[in-house]
Amino acid sequence: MSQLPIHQVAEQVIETVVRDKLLLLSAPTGSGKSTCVPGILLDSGKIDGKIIVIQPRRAAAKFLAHHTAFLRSVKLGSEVGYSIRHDSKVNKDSKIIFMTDGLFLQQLKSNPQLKGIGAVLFDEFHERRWQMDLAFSLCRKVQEKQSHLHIMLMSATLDVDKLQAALQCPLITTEVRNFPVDIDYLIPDRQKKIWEVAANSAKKIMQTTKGSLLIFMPGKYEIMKTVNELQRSLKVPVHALHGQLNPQEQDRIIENTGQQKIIVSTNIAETSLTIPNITAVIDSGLVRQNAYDPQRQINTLYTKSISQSSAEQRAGRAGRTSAGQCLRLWSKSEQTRKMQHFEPEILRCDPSELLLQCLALGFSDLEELNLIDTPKELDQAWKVLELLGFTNSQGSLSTAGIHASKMPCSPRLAALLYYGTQADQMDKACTYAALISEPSIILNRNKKKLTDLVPGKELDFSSDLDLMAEMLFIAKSCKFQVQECDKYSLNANNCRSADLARMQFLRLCETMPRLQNFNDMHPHCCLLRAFPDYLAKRRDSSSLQVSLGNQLKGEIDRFSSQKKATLILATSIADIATSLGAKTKLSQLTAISPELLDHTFPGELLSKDEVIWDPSSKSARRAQQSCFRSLIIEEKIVDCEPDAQTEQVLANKIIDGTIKLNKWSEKLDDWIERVRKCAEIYPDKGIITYSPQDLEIVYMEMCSGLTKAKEVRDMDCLSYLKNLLSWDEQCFIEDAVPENIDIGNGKKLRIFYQVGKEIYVRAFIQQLFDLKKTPLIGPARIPLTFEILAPNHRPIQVTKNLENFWSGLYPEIKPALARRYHKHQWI
DNA sequence: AGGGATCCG
Repeated sequence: MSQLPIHQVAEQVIETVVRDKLLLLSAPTGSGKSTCVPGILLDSGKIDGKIIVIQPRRAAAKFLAHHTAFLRSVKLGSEVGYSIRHDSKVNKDSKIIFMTDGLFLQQLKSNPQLKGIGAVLFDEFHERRWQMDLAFSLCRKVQEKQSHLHIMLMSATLDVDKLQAALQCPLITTEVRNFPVDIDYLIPDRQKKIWEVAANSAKKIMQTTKGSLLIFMPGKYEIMKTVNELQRSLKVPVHALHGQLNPQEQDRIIENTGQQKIIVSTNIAETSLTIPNITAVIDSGLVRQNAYDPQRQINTLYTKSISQSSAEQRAGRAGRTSAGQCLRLWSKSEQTRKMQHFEPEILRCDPSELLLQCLALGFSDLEELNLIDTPKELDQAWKVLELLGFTNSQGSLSTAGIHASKMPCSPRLAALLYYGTQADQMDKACTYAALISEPSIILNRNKKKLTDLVPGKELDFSSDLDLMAEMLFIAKSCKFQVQECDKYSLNANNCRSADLARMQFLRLCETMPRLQNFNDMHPHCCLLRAFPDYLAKRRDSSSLQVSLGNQLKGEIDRFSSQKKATLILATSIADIATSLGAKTKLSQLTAISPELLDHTFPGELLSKDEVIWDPSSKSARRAQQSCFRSLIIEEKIVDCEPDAQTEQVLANKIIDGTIKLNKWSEKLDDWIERVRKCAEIYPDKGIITYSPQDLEIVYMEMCSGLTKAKEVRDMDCLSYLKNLLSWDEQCFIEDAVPENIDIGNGKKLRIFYQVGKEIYVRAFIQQLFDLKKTPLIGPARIPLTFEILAPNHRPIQVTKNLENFWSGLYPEIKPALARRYHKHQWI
């Protein structure tokens, strides 16, 4: 391949980027954009200063630097270099520097005008990581003042339309694709699991395809299932590939042995890793992705459908070395419904780190930065910074915030480092921060409890982190040798990176000024200061259930060493979406005593004493609570004397239906309707209407002197209802809206009252023979409405005028009625 | 029963 596709547009790229200073370059994988464009720019001689190529991943930055140096026949670290965390190969004359986005952001803070830099190339910009978006916006700010800076946004799957619209800049596209890939769709049988479908298809594909097969699955679990299915029925070597494997293990799996194989992988093979000799891809169409819940400040891991551009990338993996095929486990119609691109990462993640960095850069209003996408709901991010003591009343960074913002980690871990340093707990704080920020140092956690891993069980650890710190020490003392680490179930690589982070944190903390004098008695205090809202209380001793503040619930890690503690601080909380709904999981646990909590946050451990409804005894009882902010730490429920509070609690339970009143009858409802009707007819009398507020007063009076539901249940409700009215009012009501009407010969009829309707009675015609005139009700002399029924209960007439009825309609219909109901008496 | 892959003087 002498002429890469990118070389065909080289002239155009140089011309455009020199003229417009900003260029979108959309070029497919394998076009050579990452390795060739920097050199093309350098060789043009039109860029004044270093060319920085920003990468989202360290491994990619390092690899591309190597490859670029090789292509240009220079020694790595001279003209071409790289700079990533813990590792760099550059000198002052380096012209092309590959760098990770995080590191570039850090350097921007000390070189805000980008002196000496002529071009910044953002690779894999489509991922829309917040670090890249922020760095890009800052570069644009630099361009406003200085004209020498050139910016390029590069990717295979740029959301071109949106970016071009937002940025108003030129776009260059190289359309070539390496080799054609045939795409088929298969709608999975609903009865079958996705791994069964994938494995069945794999068997067929392996009979025809020449090279290796790559299967995309969302996670480790599905990968394991797929591998099992395949190994049962195929002789071809099958490998699982995911990010938790060591780089060495990953390399061994990827390595081209010249032999056919099947690799079942997570999304890691979509962009991060390139596997040679893939001629077929099976795509489950699924990916696991985090979504941040700003209200609870918790990440949730979802299994989602991939985007169209993601599907295209995955399929493209089959066409790198020859023509290939791709089987998509979804329908063609679903393909058209899929979203074109994923939502930008900057909108999916916890924005508190972005906010902290913006504040450190002097932007308190994110609007000023003109970010392509600005995260919504920043209120919670402000609250996190406030919680950590990083902001002051003017909405800018406090001293603590300024120092914390320089730490290469999340705001919470920066708080851990800052407060740890201030409290003379630097060493422990750095170790904790390293263990929390880096991937788990423990290997194969599937079956073993954390306590069983560390030798010397007599040691009493009150924190998983202390236990892990001890294991990290063991790993270090055996120089991170894989075989030795294996014996302790330790991941040597992760131990090494945790140790590197630890040492970096130590170096940074040593230069941090001591400004505050905390007298923290224990290293766990600084954990509390960094994660005060991650404190949880066990709900019982037998289950893993815990309560967090703000009424949240969760479940602690069953492999934790801290399963006996009642008060627990978690330094990792995440929601896991399951088929049964989301579960909040707490891990990396530390036991916290109330004394330690009180010592760390003096005066915040408050006693509360209030009357509550106790469902188990069905009574109002007194809850004596000890609370830390919104978390109940201790709760004792005791019997109590009746008072105004018990009345209120019981009344509320009557209102919500928990306590049923046995003597609440139809008669009571009738009484209430009569009183309401009376209030309607005589509004100037000021009679109550038994509004919800009136009823609440009735209930409270009923509950006076009581605490138990069973005492309340059999209360004589009617007398309490009546007692809300004065004696005079009661007499007036009896007269104004009588319960019954006398219809002669000592017989009575019930009167029905309804607010907004006529007052009426319902009667058989025979009952009314003695009633010649319409009775008038109460002082207002309201005529009664009669619903007159035939013997068969069917209404004959509804009237307010009985006289008219007897003289008018009755004589007309009487003969017919008398014939039909001849056994009845007729007058 | 079930935890992706990343980054930071």
